[in-house]
Amino acid sequence: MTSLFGIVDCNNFYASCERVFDPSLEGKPIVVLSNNDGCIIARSNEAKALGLQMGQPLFEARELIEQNQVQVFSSNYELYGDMSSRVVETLTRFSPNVEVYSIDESFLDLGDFYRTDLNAYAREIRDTVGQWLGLPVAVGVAPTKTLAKIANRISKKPEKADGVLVLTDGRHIEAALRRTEAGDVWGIGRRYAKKLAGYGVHTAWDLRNVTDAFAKKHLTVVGLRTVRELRGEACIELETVPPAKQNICTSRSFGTAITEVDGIAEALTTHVIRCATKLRRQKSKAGAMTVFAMTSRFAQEGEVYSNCRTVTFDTPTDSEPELIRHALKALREIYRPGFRYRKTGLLLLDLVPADSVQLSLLDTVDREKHAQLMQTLDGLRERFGHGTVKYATQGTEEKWKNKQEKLSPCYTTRLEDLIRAK
DNA sequence: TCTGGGGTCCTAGGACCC
DNA sequence: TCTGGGGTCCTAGGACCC
Repeated sequence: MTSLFGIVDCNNFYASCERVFDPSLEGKPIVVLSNNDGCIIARSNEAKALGLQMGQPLFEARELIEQNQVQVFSSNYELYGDMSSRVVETLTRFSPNVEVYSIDESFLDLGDFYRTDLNAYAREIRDTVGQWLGLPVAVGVAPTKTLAKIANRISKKPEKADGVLVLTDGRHIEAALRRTEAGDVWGIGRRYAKKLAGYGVHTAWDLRNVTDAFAKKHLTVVGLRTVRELRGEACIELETVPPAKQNICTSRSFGTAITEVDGIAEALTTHVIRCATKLRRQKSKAGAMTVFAMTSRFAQEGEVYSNCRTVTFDTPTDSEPELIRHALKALREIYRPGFRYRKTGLLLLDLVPADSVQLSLLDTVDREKHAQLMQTLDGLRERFGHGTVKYATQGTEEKWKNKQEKLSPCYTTRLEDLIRAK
């Protein structure tokens, strides 16, 4: 049986989301900034054409932005997340099996659709999302996920630009691989691209034609899978149920530098709560935690400091009071006065299913009581919002908070932000 | 002065055991 | 000059993705 995959990818997703609710932005250059309004992380086509780069620091791009009246937005994940789930909802009408790959990309299993007019079907997907949500998408279809990604990529090229490409014919696949650089193949990053170039492997077609032994030696078994996928052999399956995460991490840069341990503790406490909430949502408990704090990577020599501490728990836990206590203790151990801290955060590790936790006889924590408290807090936050209930160590000033000076309204998730029609 | 955040998988090498 | 051999577990580091 031959496999067939579709990938649907929202073009310039964050920028396009901003545009949906403000049509006056149509045709104008837009950029969306990273968490701390630090870097450019999304650009409309017009912004790309101006030469604004992905990951470029805002201060570097300021002149170009002002000269061209580029519209600038802080990232609004509440809005993008909600728009993303609406896209996925729409896609489930086109295939019974959808894998949500990232906030703006989904794979579709089209295994049973070989007999239909695939081009027409792909166009219908594109047009439906466009009509229902106002978001431009590109659709690639091919026998493997890696080839589908290539089809998707080419479908967005200016000379094609209609956002649909089906690659099922061998000659079309060869032509597509010949015009794709090896470094643009899904799974081949900058390091591997450079390494491959040293061996004369420049295009996806070259890569398709290396021996298995070469692929395994230089790119590990992961790269070998990529090579096989380029040959049309499906090695990467559709994952319709996301596997439980093995680590959960929450960290943020501060809006301004912090020197005192208490200020860092306020931020860390808030991160612990976010992280523990994610943990409980996937019904896991953590057996260990790593806490870290650091100055800017770009600080002058002698002013750079970064440290972490890992704590192992006797009994895996998802309780906030317990996690906060451990986190703050670890923070005080790694804190060194005299540095300008820019970032703190934590990782929860050794995750196990919540219902499989072995209780220890020597346990001093009343786990039943903690579980009830967490359930109550989760319920309150769900109904009234994240900041409803706070711990004392979170403080009230939130001096560490991100800059988010250009935040757009949460059009789809907050009643008070609902768009108004005149 | 200003520089994102959150993940995965694989491999090599050391520690330890019999 | 020779200096056992093989297995397991853990960790750090390197690669990748969005």
